[in-house]
Amino acid sequence: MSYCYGYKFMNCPLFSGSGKMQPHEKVAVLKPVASRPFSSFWPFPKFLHDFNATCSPTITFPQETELIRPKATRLASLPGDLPTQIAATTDAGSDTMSEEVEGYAKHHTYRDHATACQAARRNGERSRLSLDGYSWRKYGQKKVKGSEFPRSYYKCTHPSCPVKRKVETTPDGQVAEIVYSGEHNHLKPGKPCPPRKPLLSTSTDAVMCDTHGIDDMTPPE
DNA sequence: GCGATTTGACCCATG
DNA sequence: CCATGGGTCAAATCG
Repeated sequence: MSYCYGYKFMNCPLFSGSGKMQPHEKVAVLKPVASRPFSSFWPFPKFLHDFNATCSPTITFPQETELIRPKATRLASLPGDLPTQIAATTDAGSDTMSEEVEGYAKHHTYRDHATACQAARRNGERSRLSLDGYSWRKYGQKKVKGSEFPRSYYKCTHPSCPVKRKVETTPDGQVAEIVYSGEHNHLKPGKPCPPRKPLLSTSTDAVMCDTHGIDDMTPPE
């Protein structure tokens, strides 16, 4: 499975609709391309290794989505809880996040994930952090024309932080597309990033770190 | 009681 | 001006 990372701006096709973003806003796009192995429950362990290596803030688990369900019957075990478990692990300073994730991929089901997450919550671990290290609150979901998947809208929960992200997910919980907009005006709530690789590196890692536009992308005051 | 999520309604940009 | 569609709001609901 391959992903592409980078900036997209106001004139990109993704915003051919009624984009309310400011033209200067940078948009980071994380999108699976070409083949998408839907049959794989957890398709990108390497992705997570990359994350561990680069502390990329742009990664979100494919399970970071909500199930379509009746309004009155909330499910206790949701894939949407999964990233919080992983994030909690990261936030706790674990250096073995990837191993844990791969372990889950090999041996656990959605319900197992959610159960573990709930246990993590009970243990008082941070619950709203995504793999990108920031905390997000969902504020909307729409079925977008031209897209076969519903799009979810998230805001960074940090006070006064303008960053939003849109996540399109497949029915089986895979991420079809993630679009970040704006720049965080605060540091990640999780552990600090290790020293970044040079921006001009040919690897995607550098782009990934740069993509999200955190501290080192914020113009000096 | 609090905070997060859901989801229909609303706003607004675009053609 | 109107229709359409994307983005956001906010009440209801849940954990």
